[in-house]
Amino acid sequence: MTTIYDIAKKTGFSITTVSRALNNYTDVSKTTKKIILDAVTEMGYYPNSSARSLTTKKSWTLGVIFVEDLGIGMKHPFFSAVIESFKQNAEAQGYDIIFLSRNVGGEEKSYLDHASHRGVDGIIIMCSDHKDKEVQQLIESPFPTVVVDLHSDQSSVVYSDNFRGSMLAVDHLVELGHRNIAHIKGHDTTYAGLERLRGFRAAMEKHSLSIPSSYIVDGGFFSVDGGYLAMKELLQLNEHRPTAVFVAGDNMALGALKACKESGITVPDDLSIVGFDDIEVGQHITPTLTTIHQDTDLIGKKASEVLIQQINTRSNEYAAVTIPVKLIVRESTKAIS
Amino acid sequence: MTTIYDIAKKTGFSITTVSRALNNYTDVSKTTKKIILDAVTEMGYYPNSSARSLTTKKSWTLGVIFVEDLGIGMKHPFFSAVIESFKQNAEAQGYDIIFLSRNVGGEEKSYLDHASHRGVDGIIIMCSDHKDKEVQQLIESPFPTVVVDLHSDQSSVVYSDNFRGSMLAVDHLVELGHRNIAHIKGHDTTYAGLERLRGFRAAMEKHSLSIPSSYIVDGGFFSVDGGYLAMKELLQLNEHRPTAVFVAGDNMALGALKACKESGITVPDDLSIVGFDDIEVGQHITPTLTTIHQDTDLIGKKASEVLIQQINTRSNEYAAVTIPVKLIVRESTKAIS
DNA sequence: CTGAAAGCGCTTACAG
DNA sequence: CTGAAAGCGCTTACAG
Repeated sequence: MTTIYDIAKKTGFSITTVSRALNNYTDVSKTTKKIILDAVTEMGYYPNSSARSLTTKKSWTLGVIFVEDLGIGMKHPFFSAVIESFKQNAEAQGYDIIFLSRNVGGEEKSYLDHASHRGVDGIIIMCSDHKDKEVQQLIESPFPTVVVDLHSDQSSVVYSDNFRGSMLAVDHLVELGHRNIAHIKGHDTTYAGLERLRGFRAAMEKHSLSIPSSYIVDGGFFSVDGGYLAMKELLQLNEHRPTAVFVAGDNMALGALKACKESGITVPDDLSIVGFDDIEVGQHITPTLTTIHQDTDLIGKKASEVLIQQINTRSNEYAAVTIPVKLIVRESTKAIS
Repeated sequence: MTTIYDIAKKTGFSITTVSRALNNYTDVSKTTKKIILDAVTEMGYYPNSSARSLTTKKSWTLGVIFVEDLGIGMKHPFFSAVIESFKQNAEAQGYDIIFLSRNVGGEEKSYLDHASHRGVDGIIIMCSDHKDKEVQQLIESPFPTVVVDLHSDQSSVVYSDNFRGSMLAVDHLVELGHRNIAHIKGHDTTYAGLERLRGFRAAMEKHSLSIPSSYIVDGGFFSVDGGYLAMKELLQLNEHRPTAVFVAGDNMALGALKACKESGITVPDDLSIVGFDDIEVGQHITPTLTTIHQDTDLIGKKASEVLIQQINTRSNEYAAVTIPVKLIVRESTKAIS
């Protein structure tokens, strides 16, 4: 491995000057700089990030927390899309991302341990459960953090306009003539679930529509199975079945669709369904899914901007960014006949 | 930030002894160890990974290369599933993963630059294009590497038994009475595409079935759109249309299904389709997709084992692990009538 | 069982 | 415009 000393020896300059040339200091003569840079290329020198981090206290590394309630981790379509965008933007700013976990080398560690050990410059938190203690601990720590899809007063936050998304969904359904609208909600410990439920209630009230208590069913943590089970429950309301269901997540909508299919209910002829997320699959299933689009690219981009900004300014001011959503009408909703 | 010096000062021992206690050296007295560990907990001390890496030349970091031919990165269902499993296993062994990219802070860098800069201990390469020069450069470098879904003589490799998968698919179709079987192949620069094609040809030959040249269509880089276009082409073979199509990837199969739907072809009544991968979506679409299951968990697990083994032994021997596949029969295939 | 000292590869005042 | 020196937080021979 070639070091800064090798370059110094080869070029005859001191390591101080080599370091300066490498870091684009202005007070290095053009000729010197060229000689050094040529040697760098020739010898295949790469600055050692550990040594640099040790002196500068900056790791150029961003921690990612992915709470895996569902055990699917990166397979989660929404979070993985956000992370991809976050990663691209962070990289463009020179940051690498590293996943923070609780299990390092078989030992139980906290996220804070892990983040401190690696000396990350900031952390993005993506998790559904806002009550997680470890996550809370991190938010309260001195690490700059940005939280996606969750609200906090002690951290910057970025999330979709969940409330408005629900309004859009209900408006669409009402426009199609539906009045008996049910809701499969996300779990109460999730911010997105809560907000979407709140939006649903507000929208129904706006249209002077009442909501029988049996019309709100818990679909859990946004999984296909959760949606399936919840829809089964709704389908048992024989006498007074809803004509439309607003499902708080596309994965759950997938499960709901499956339940309908099994019960011989045709969507959208017998029942209209609108989801939330706009995961890619929604375009490929039959019927294609009407849903609320979340702009994952923008969420990831904003999250990285907000976080890096916070790192650079070392400010204690937290940003709260709301990302607009939009309704995507496809085949799973239909005017009531 | 508390350091080893703070612990030393507080406990009255030297930093040498503190370091030893921290690293579970046996030659530290029980009492001493306890005193030190208690101080560690009390003061909230976390060893600094940069300092440690600098002295030990080991970063406990594994690089991940994700070539994004499709620009979807982590959203790729197959690779993201493999990576999730890889990550979990690597973490259990004490390694963190870091994504290697070509663009660091706006400057064009090679993967090798990035890997050298971060001093990763090993690298997992997941990319479809086996001709990529940068990837080739990495494989030839001294870094321990493991390659997924690609063959190389200069690196350990882990991949599904693609050849066998194609055999299973064709056998299944033949058993159902199909004789006119077409193939939507993956791009020729991809190892998986090539192997699956080879398996398809061998299987057809085994059954003494001929393959008209028009029956093999290039679906490109395993995207939904590529499959859609390829299927459109097959559907134009009016007179001599195949009764079944073996598609080299599930995403492409999704596109193929869409093309059929648009053209009024009912799957499986008019045409049987079998995919490859077993992505989760396949279970939720209509019809559900018959496919070849790839064991992404095992692929990721084996990849991490092979890589870590190579790191530990510093051997130059490369492992080649083939992961078994299996046929999953669902609704998209049917006996010919 | 414990400690003093050197060294890992860098950056950054300080001095000239 | 350039260099000598100190220091970042660890680990590891070496010595006792």
